[in-house]
Amino acid sequence: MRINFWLLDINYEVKNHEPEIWLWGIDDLGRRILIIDKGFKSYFYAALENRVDPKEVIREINRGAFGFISEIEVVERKLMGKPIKALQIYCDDPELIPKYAKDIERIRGVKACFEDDIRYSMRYLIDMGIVPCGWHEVEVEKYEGNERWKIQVDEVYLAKSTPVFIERQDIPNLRILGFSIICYSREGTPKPERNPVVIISTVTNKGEEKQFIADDSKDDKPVLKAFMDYVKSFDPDIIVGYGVNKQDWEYLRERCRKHGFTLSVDRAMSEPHTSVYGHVSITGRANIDLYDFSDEFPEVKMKTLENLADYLGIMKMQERILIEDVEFADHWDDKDKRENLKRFSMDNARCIMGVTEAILDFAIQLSSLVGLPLDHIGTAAVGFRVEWFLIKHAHKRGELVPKRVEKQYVPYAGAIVLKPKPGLHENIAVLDFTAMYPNLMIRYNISPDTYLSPDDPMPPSGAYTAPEVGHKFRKDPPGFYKEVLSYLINVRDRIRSEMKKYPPDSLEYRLLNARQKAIKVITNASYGYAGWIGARWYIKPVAEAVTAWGRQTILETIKIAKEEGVEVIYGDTDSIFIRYDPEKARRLELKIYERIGLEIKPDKIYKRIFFTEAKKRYAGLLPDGKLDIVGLEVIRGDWAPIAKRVQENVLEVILKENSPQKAAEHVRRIIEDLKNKRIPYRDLVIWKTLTKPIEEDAVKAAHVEAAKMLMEKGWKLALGDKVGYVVVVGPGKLYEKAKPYIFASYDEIDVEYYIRNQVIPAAIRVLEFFGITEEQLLGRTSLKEAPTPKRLTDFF
DNA sequence: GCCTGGTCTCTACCC
DNA sequence: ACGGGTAGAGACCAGGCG
Repeated sequence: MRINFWLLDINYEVKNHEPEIWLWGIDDLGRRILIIDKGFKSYFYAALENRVDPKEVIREINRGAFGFISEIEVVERKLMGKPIKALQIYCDDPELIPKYAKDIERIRGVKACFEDDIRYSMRYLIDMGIVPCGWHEVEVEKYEGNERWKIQVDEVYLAKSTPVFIERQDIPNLRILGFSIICYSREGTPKPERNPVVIISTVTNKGEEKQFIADDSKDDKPVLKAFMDYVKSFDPDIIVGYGVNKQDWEYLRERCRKHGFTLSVDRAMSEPHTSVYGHVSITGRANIDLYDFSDEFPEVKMKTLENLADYLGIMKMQERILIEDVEFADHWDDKDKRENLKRFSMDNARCIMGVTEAILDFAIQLSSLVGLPLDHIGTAAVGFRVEWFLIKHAHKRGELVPKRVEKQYVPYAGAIVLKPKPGLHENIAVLDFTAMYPNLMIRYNISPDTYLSPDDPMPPSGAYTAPEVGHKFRKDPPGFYKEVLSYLINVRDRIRSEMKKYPPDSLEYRLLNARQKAIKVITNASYGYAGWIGARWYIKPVAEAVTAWGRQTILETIKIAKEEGVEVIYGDTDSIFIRYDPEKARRLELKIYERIGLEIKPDKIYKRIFFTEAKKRYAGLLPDGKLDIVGLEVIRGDWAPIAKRVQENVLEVILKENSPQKAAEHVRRIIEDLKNKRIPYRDLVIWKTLTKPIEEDAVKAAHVEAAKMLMEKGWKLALGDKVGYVVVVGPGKLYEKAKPYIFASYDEIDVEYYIRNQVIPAAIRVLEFFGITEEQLLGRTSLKEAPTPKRLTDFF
């Protein structure tokens, strides 16, 4: 019988050296199914030396101890664009491949082995053209194996044909379960060997909310059991949480083990287990950790669930009762406060479902575009997402996947940033090259397989030579990157015009929008990938040539602007900020396109914009009255909120009302409030990331000292965690005055520090350009005696 | 012993 | 575990100062 199914999850098993692919999916009728495919044979390549008789090598292999090699074929492939003869060696047991490859590499006549490091399940997806989160058609028969009983699906099938991808955009009606846990600990970070899980809150996308709560004894055995039963009965396709890959799943698993049973929440009677890229795999379902997608929202500095939910408009901070980790135990022990804790936990689960709605479409599209299963796609770093996308395409064009080899890091020159003209400017437009680096790669055919090393002969069709660095790239045929990037850019353009046919709130629009976003992410990451030392296709001259052509492009652009009589105020990498004159700008765009062959387009237009003397820091007023603040303290996560707020207000008053006096008065008021301790405590907390193992720092730093204090009290901190501290009164260096904010009290606060090192620097950064002095902000000098602006005399 | 200026370290940003 | 370019705070250190 033939069925259609949407692929949710994939895993494989090897029994007695016989592999089975398990495809977990949802069919046309909405039934949850498992399709077992026993027909796929894995393989790897042995690239041969020139002038070697393949038969000789095959004979040698056959003489060796490679019992599970079933077939060897002589094939023509390419390696970095160069034709190569290779043996395609099929192996019954995929798990023996790495070992076989290592041994065969030692045989004379074999240059190197390739693709022995591709996992069996990925090999299957790529070779069969199967797409995670995509629809497929397959011939099947019912499977009657005796392990059938322990698999929680509506039907188990045996594949009688290769599944074939079908172009179909719809997504089945998925069951999604979100959950959030609260653990009880009085000794810092909860540890599963001693601290119970007192609350588990769940929400489904069908609107059902539940809580599993321990009684006063805090025994979590019934909590865990009830949660497991509930998961089984709801039978979700997708399970979501926040931070679950690194915390919750392991915690739950350990608690269950402690009670003498296994955490069973999957569709095949196995425990959740950590797998590739650190994702936790729950067989038959897609486990998604929303935290893995928090990087998609760079505006959110502190990647907490409540911040993300607030930013996305799911649940505003004001609507929430926020309870810190340190307070959990106190809240639990107090019967009245416990209600708040329950509410807090429930809200967490609701936020999780809200965030899921915001990112799931994107995750699904990214998964199907890249080819990594839905539960891997989030945990895979950007470089690996690009790489899997490339691997998929390499297979299509007969290009062998290079091995990952360790290379030496040698830095290279990047982009050009212009010095801004400081001060206020009116009516400034930003012209941006669209996808500059990807388009340069297309334009000059920059790619690992088109690169001509200095001793390569010049091909008949000629080569492009990069400015400054002199790297050469053959003009023909189109390179790997050019092909892939042209495809991505074309598809995205098509999708974006298709989107116009639908209303923005329609299902179709949402889907297409998520698709084009996924394409954009991969396209934009391609240059970074090319320059990444860990990339399989890393060739330094490729990345170096891209930036060299980028520099030439922007310099040429500035030259053309000058010729056209357009004043350039600033520019960074692929943009120029110009005094706006619609006609001149239009002419400029055309001329740039004619001369350079790349498209530049107006992006933002500022009614007014302010630059300091520093690069990468400015603030502009947009036509809709919104402020666009770039690089300044306002948008940095490592300044006290009070300083950020003051600076934001200063910028707003300056840009909207052009009144330095008024801005300064506000700063003075805030300083007064600080002195009188009228500023909320939370606005004084400074957050910084731990980027090195504690004790390894070359210099003492405030946040590291605060981290040490936290750890002494039992709080576990990992690399990449943010530490919140306040500065308290006392002698010595700053790092001697820093204290974790959860341990300090308001009366200890060093108000003077916040005035001198937070509020004033943030405010004066802007106000000094308008003749305001520190003395004036401190109230020592009257605001009326405004001296001439120090820095601007040169320009006005 | 203390101030000063220069350098280094660390973090977070821009594109 | 995607790139380089950049700002700014604070730690650290050498040299000058008598």
